Amino acid sequence: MVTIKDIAREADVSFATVSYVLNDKFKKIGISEQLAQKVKHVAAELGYCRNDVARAMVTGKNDVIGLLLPSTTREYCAKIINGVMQATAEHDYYIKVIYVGQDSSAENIAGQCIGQRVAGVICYNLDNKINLSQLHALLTARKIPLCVAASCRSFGTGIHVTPDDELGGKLAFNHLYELGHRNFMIPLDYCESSWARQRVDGFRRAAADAGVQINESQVIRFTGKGVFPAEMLKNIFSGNNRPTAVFCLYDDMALHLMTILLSIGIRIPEDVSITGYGNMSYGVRCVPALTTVEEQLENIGRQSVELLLGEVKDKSLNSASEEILAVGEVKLVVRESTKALIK
Amino acid sequence: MVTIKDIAREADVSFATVSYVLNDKFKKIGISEQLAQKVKHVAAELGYCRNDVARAMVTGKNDVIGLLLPSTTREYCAKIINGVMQATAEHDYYIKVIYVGQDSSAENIAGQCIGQRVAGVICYNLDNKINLSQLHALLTARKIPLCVAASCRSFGTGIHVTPDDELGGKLAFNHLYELGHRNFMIPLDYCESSWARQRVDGFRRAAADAGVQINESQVIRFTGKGVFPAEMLKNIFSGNNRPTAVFCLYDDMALHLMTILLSIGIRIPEDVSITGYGNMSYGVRCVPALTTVEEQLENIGRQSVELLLGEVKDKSLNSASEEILAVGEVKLVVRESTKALIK
DNA sequence: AAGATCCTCTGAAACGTTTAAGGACGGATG
DNA sequence: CATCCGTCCTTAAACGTTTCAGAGGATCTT
Repeated sequence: MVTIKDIAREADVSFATVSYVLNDKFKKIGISEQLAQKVKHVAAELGYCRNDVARAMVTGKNDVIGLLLPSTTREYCAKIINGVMQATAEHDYYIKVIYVGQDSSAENIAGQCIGQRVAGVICYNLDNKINLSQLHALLTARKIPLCVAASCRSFGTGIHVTPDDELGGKLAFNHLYELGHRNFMIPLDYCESSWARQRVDGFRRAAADAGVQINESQVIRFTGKGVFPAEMLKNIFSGNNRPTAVFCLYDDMALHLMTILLSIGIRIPEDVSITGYGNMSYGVRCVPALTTVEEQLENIGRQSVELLLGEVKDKSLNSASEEILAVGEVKLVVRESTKALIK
Repeated sequence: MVTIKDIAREADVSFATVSYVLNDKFKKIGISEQLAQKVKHVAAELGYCRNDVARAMVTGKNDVIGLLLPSTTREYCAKIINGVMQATAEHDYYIKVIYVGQDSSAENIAGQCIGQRVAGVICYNLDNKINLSQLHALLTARKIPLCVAASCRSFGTGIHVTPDDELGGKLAFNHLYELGHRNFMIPLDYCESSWARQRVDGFRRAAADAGVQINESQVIRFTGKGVFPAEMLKNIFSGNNRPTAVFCLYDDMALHLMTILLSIGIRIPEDVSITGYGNMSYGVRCVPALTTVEEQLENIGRQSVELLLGEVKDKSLNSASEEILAVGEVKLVVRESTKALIK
């Protein structure tokens, strides 16, 4: 592997000169344009490629951020990664992926981050895997900032970028309300996580603001592992006071419901409007295409990187003691599964 | 940051001793158990964490593989990443993600890989982004092996791990055939890529083997950007010689078709069986749950890592001149969208 | 003409490790 | 008593870079 010393020998200069030239600091140092050109030419001829590892060691700065990931194969993970990846690339940083498996502990993971000398750490979807506040403490002790991406939970310090689940619920309600809907159904399946609650809260709050009553009979709880009983749905939608719009807490649920309703002869959106949440890619492919709330996870990934690198460059490490909170934007994607109510 | 020199001072030994102890090579060198314990104790007390960057520089080996990714937010990308991530972690390697954007060239990407001193490179979904055979040449010139994951194309050298699309097509056919289906429909939408062709080929070959004729009228070509005209489908499925089973080339297409058919009153699987391809996660949530072909992209990711690290450790770099080809296993996932034909 | 100043480049230390080679000591051997 | 051989640890070079401090020569100043 060709080094700057090889270039120095070939160009008959000191290797310090080569370093200055190759880092475009030669004007500052006072190296002549002529010599710089010569060095550059030799470097190109020899096919030189800077050793970033050596550079990282001597400068003590590694332009790498650690991305902590659990095992996941879902689309939203790809979205986060994509956002993080693009933003880091724009800053000429790299991502080093650190896998958080079943037997990973906060100490273990922190050790890996420190050992790899990452400039900062972003973690995603780790709420139940490791103790994040302990991780945060271990990392900040070494001046490594941590950003928790796309989690609703917080632990008082560090950088958090959370999706605005409540606003998402509001957007969904407002959309349906403007279409004339007043009679809603909110199916809740087995997973009552905090994001689900926030989405429902947003929906209900917007309803209250609009003067619409959402009573408990409209919040349908299913216990059967996310599988809706077709019979029950038949009853609900054949009744007199049947809902005209359904707010699903995630797209998979909307898809599930939609296919059941279609198969029992209920038309969408003519008989009932359905909204999803998450804007999964299949939403454009199902018929009718799904109206949904877009979390913009890619943006959350981007924001995480921006905030993190802000802390990296700032060096005062505010996030060690205080909390830096950013809320990701959310937007409604209107497609064909919702329709104005015709009385 | 505490270094081995700090430990050496504290423990009153040379820093070479510390290095030997911390790398568990002290028996070989002849350092007493007693001293080793002392050193380890001091190291733990000081909270020492090895500087992997420095180590990589001096040893000249960086336990990192470069993962080249384009911008993508799809589920299959998450699957690949997950497989690669877990396998690399098992080998105590790390992934460094290198983003391949619109304006990336093979030279540029190769330069980044070389600069970062990655031990090997895996790329995914880059067929149309950069010149892979050029990239392969540039990397192997520096003794860095390249593995192309989950691409059907090949360029004669290097490591390739491809999904067995033809077998997938066969599995789908055999499943439908065993259920008694003889009258098929194969919708082809706008994307006629090589994997699509291979899946169809596999299906047709299996049909031929079974003595079933698939004539051109059964291969329906849609030109409208993947949107099926409901009227056309109505005609097809109301006809006398209507298909009893549909082989969709990917799950999104199956979902699309399924929702259209449901909405025009065709029952699945009673009236028609549908198979997808890819085993996207929503397949379990739509009703009926989708019978599909699982590509096992995670395994392809794993295999890519295994083969790549084989080359890394081998050092003879066979893949520079010859081709190492692995075919990912494929399996059928039978759910509710397919059903035995009742005459 | 001597010193100051500028311009252009170089010497060398430093980063934190790994590891080959060697040194000191004590005991066994001839 | 000199030699040899283990045992246990240390010395020092090396990896490829960055960057501070300074050197040599030319030009300017007074």
